[in-house]
Amino acid sequence: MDTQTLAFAKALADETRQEIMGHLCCVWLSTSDVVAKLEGKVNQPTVSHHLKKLEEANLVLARREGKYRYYTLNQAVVTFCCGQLVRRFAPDYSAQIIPTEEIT
Amino acid sequence: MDTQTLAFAKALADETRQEIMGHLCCVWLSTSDVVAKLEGKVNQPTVSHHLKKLEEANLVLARREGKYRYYTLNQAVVTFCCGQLVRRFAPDYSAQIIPTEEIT
DNA sequence: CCATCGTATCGAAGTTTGTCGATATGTTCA
DNA sequence: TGAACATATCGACAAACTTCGATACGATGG
Repeated sequence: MDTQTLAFAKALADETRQEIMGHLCCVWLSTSDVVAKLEGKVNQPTVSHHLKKLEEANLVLARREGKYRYYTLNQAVVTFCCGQLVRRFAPDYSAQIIPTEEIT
Repeated sequence: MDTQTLAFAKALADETRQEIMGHLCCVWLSTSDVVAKLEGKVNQPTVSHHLKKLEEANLVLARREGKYRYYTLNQAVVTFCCGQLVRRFAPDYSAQIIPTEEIT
């Protein structure tokens, strides 16, 4: 059983987390930036909790800068896991969709 | 917020369900067939429960034949949802991976 | 060194979810 | 109609998860 795609799916299986992922797509945001983006939907400890889960699933990259901690979405892992899912659960479509070349 | 990809992720977020999906890939199996494939890992009511969840998430197709009910994995939905995920959460890779033509 | 600010962790409450045994529903066949 | 079989539903229980307030940790600047 592929443990990485299971972790990937579990990380995705929460609406707040998907919202956070959307905000972290293509940009680096600090924890408090994310809290602000969510506009009061959840509090800071909850955001930290979700960021930790995303980090454990390898779905975000993190970096410290002074007292801030910046996060961004790890698009390579998203791509890899989605590829795995298609190969396992949609092999009839796999050839149409997944490039044969390595993803860089 | 894309409600279908959230339902997709939630359906994937369980190991037993992923195992069932693997067994339903490319073949039609009855409920009891799936129970047998899982080799005592879970009981029949649990399998029925998971099949219902998969059906609600549109991840399986179902058909009745006599007293049996046959299920198979819906590869088109898997493909579509993975495509959505890549477009939303890996736009930098999206062009490399998702074909511009319609998926048939 | 101390106050401040951003972030992480802790403990608790409430909800959701997976699993089971028991049972109901539905289909076939004699 | 009734017995046998496949499947679905119900009720209960335990485990996992989300969320929160309170608090601890860590870095900065005076």
